[in-house]
Amino acid sequence: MGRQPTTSPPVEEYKPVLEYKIGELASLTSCPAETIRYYEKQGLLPAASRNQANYRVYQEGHLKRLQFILHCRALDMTQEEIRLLVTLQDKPDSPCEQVDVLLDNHLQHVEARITQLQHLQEQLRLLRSQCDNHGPVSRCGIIEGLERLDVSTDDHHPDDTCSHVHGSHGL
Amino acid sequence: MGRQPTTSPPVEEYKPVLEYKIGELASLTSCPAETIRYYEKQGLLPAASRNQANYRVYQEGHLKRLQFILHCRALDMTQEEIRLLVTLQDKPDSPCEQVDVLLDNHLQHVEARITQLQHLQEQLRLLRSQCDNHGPVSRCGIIEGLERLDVSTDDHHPDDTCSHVHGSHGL
DNA sequence: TAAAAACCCTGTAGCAGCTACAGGGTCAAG
DNA sequence: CTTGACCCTGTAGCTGCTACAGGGTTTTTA
Repeated sequence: MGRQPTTSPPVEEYKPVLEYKIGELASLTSCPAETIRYYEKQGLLPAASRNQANYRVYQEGHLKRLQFILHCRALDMTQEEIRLLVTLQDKPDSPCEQVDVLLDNHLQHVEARITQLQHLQEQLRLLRSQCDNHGPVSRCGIIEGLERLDVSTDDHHPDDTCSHVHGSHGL
Repeated sequence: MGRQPTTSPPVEEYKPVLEYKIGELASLTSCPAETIRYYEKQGLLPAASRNQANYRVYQEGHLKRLQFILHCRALDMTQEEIRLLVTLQDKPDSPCEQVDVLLDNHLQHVEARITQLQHLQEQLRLLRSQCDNHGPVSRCGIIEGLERLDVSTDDHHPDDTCSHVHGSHGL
């Protein structure tokens, strides 16, 4: 990469500003370049400056911010939640109460989703036990069960205000 | 509804074919009419016949099929999975092995998602404990934690072939 | 009997959180 | 001086709906 001499580094690098092109940032973070651009467009990542070829140029601050975002995503936060967090991060003097509230809410979402999925799991296991795998579909207890099923969702389907946590699909 | 006389029903109703308009089906199933049309377009629900006003006309079979679909959705199955199930349902003589396999796979998806969410839950709780809610953001352990976080996703992020179960957001 | 409300139709756009092009420009190596 | 690896913008696609817009029909009400 670059034109760094393999021997005898400069006597004094008086400005070791690390800069990355988008592909470098991508491989440093394992986040696809397209997603990085997408985060910029969504306002999660501040817009990078450009070099004369109109390529995005990133510094350490962008790297840290991107890692922050990826950590939040790994914890399943929405872009909305992340947006609030990075805004707060940029206002170091504001009280951290909002951060705490956000985290508490998010934890509740996750807990609600776990409960709901456990309920599904139970129902699916019950349904699964209705078939012994040896007959035709016409005598399959699973199909029959799906026709008659009484899904008691109400106690486990959290209402809109309470959960934004995904179903069982997608990563 | 209709012009049914309140007294003295017809001596012999020799064809009590129950038919529904989309709105009736919708309220019978608590499934919005738009979603019913959508399922038809996706091929989950067979296309209804039409009356002279071009309104969809549904019979009992449609009602049952729709309930089947809704039960599957309540169990968090994808349209892809449901499509397979209804196809099999329409072939009563085929072996039910595919049904069983589908259900086993789906159960695995759900289990994998539960495990992953429990892992998230733990991390979120740990993170939450880093802040006592009394200082400015600059001393907030949560923000700090999100900057440094090492999310050990690998053991809990099921790979693409294994899970299609959603994150913690959305219903 | 006519006007108003309630229902139905098709088609399109939007939601989240990306991913995957198409159709270009830039740059370093052989 | 051409090849290939990068970069750019912009748009369309994914899932499972939901919400219109802009029409037509039917039912109810005055």
